[in-house]
Amino acid sequence: MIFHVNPSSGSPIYLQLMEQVKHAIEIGALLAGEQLPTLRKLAEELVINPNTVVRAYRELEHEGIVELRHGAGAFVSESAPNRAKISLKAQTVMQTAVDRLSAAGLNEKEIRRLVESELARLRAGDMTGRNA
Amino acid sequence: MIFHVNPSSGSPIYLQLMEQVKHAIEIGALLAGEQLPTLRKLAEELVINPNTVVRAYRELEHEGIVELRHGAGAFVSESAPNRAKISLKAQTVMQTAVDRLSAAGLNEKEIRRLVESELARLRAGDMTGRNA
DNA sequence: CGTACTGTATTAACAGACTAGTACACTTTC
DNA sequence: GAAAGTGTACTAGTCTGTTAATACAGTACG
Repeated sequence: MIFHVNPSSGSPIYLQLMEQVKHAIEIGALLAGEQLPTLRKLAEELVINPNTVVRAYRELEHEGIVELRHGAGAFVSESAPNRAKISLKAQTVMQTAVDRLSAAGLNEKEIRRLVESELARLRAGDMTGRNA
Repeated sequence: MIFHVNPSSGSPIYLQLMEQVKHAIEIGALLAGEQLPTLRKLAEELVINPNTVVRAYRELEHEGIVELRHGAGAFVSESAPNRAKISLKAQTVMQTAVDRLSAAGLNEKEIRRLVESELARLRAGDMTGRNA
């Protein structure tokens, strides 16, 4: 199981790592129940801080993809393949939207803004329309 | 022309203001060529810093929605209604995606991450698939 | 012209996200 | 039960985005 991240890629390292793990599960390189690399080992291999690996693992745990056992290690959750598949589908949904918007001439900033607007709308009551 | 913003809404004030202006143009409350409120006047009315209004106006100018004339004022661009309509359509695209993802159980963080992943993919070469 | 109004530019204060450093607590193995 | 290995918790530094404070430059109008 070889991971690789790019600290100067613009996107956060912990996020890149999360994607890598999900991808590995999707293609079957990581199986349910299997143990993941330990924090320090992976951190050393990627030449990053162990806390960055922790961040990735912890968020993956929150998504139900991995399971952290204190003192024992990090393991691929039993439901991981299913969740990873859902995650992949979600990715497709967003990819379609972003592609359409990008094709319409919107830049990164504008796309990010649209997302924030929609999230804010959800956070509020969500009245779908634009007439308060 | 009455605008209103909420400084503790979570989303940036200048962004809220941009939406308001676009909305006003979409519904015809602001017509092409019409003069917008001056920086200081609007800032005073909304009880925010003039620079925040500047930020909104300047970005709207970058999107071709408004036109800033040094010493004269801010005006609704001739192409504004058309651009505002495109902007509205883009909003619908993103709204659909976000709604679907939200319905699938994803929270704000996860949705934001998906966007960043997709933007990063665009920024790179965009190979659509997941197999580099 | 000159006054009062416009937008412009530069700098700083503040908050949040990301990463790093260091010490702690639990499991496994012998 | 002790040592080595695991994840956990807390703190601090750095960077970026947002807002604010203040001084500058152009335009309109008498």
